[in-house]
Amino acid sequence: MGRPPASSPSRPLDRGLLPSLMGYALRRTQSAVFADFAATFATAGESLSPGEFGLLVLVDRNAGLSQMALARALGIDRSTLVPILDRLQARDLLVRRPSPTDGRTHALALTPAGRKALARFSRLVRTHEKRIASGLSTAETRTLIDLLERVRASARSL
Amino acid sequence: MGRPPASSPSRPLDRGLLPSLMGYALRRTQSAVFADFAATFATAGESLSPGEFGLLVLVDRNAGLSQMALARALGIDRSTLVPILDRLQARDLLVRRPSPTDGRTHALALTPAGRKALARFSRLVRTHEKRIASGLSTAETRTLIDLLERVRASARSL
DNA sequence: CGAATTTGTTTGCTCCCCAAACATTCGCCG
DNA sequence: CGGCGAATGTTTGGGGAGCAAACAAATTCG
Repeated sequence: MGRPPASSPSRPLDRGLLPSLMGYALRRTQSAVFADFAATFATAGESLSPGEFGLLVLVDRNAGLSQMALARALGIDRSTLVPILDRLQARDLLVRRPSPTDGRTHALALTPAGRKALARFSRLVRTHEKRIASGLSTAETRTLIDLLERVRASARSL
Repeated sequence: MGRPPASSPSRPLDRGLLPSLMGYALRRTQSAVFADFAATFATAGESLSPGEFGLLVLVDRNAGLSQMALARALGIDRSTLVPILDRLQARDLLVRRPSPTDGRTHALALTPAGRKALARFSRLVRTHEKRIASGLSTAETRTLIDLLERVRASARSL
């Protein structure tokens, strides 16, 4: 019964029920897509994470956003956001301005350099997206995004 | 032009091109699914990460595996694996036995307690998978996994 | 046998995430 | 209008995931 215990070099492993699990496929694909994202930027001499890109887009499209509002939109704690903004601000992509209306909050905004960089980043993201979707038709790509959103809606946050 | 600067509490943000990006949907869904996984286990009084579950399945199905082979299968560095195995071993789920044939490697195996725990964990994972797939037909679930695998194949690892 | 390679480990570094505590500021209510 | 509770940003402390480089022990190959 069964096979002799693994010994030959790099025989494909038995993954059991793993391949039938949606969560498993999700995790592996996410990891590969993340690596492709990083490689795309590294090749172009740029450095940015997917999360940072999303953050920059949000700030660009919602000028004057507060850190709390941004943290909520990103689904992370406000304390997690602090060092991320520190880094982006140190790279002169973004500024924390005092809000004119509320002394507690900061009004986040891209710097001119940040807007220029975001334009470059967006081109790289398009290249990256095109490659990871290269095995899919446009209809399949839409289907995939739609299915992912529906799965997200079914997952309980607590 | 445009809209007045964001001020009302929690007006839905402008996400720009983000919703059309596959990488964005992937990241958000992954995060929600991860949270659901953790919540499912926490509710049952168990504690395990998706990565740890995958690791346990792999060790269960491939007795005598070495750490290098396992790291390769998981797509992580061998040094990353060390503290993970330490933790699982401290919980008495898994053991590092000396390999009878190669003094450099460890033969990984589940403990009896590990096998019992994995059976419990597998039931919880099934519950979790059922919930996150509850908005999809079985055909759609298969389609989703298939599309994810094809995307993974298109992402370059470098 | 001796040199090169493999394996597991340690150390050091970066990043992401949360919880709790804190000072500042706002907003409400008496 | 004055005080008190709530919100905001920050700091600190903790944990986990990940990589690279260096190292000792063991194997393999010349």
